[in-house]
Amino acid sequence: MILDLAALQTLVAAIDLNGFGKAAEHLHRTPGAVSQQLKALEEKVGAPLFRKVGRQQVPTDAGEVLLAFARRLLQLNDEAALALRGLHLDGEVRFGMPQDFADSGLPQTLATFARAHAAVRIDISVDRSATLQTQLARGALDLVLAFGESADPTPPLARLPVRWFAHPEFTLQRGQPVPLLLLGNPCAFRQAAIDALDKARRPWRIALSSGSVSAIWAAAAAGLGVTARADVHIPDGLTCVDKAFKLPRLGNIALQLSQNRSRTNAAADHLRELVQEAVRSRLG
DNA sequence: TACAACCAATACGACCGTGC
DNA sequence: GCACGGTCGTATTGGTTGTA
Repeated sequence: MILDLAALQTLVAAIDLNGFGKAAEHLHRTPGAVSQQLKALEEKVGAPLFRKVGRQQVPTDAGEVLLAFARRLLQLNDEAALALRGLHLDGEVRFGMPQDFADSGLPQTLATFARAHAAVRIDISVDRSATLQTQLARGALDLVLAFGESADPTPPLARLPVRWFAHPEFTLQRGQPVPLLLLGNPCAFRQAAIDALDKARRPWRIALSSGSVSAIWAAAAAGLGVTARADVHIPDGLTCVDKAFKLPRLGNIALQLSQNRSRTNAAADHLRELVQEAVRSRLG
């Protein structure tokens, strides 16, 4: 029995995204195609992979077992493709990213790169976007994923909507200044939040100003106020409160993948492609 | 090498079951 | 009753294989 990688990819998407429809959207296929692909996979493995619970399709024991193997097979597939695309790479890549992406699936992508190119040394910096851009400009980093506009002439990787987030039980009384949980200056999210509130003539106060995104999330989880972030990796227990408190729209923020062009670095070129694919795949 | 036959994957529309 | 999510049947498309 040879398992079809495309079908395994569909299986992983259907389970991770909690539905055939969402998997279809993610894979740019129709729900019918996903349904038929998974049915064919069930016939091939000779066991049901999903069972219906109400309107939902949940994985059976066989589905869970196959899911674990599917992840490993897809991971191996990615590593094989990656290794073939960049044979004989060596040297070092100094890569910087904001906390939001360090908490998402990006470290997994970096680990895949490291396994596929054992001769390449990867140094990773997790810091604020403004700091990372400065380090890139100084030549201290080779590749930087950061929020906000940069000097890099290449178009942004994406433009992400910025939203307000808070604990579901956080309340905001009418007329009360909006307690803001923000990173210190310079920060594009901080500026967007303050500008939007000023424009809407909503009173606000800084309830917490920190250099750490983790501190912002902790304060939000404790119900100390609201924060403005892009919907990249929102911790469990926090929710979007744009509508609940009728907060002003925050617009979009650029996500830039910038590279140090002053030195030739094939490994950085290669990692850039991989990060680009991973981020685009994650953001849909 | 060109062409026909076959097969698998996919899209689309109709329909069904479930939850609100 | 309506919306949503999934299944089924059919048509289409693209790739593969066999044959002249």
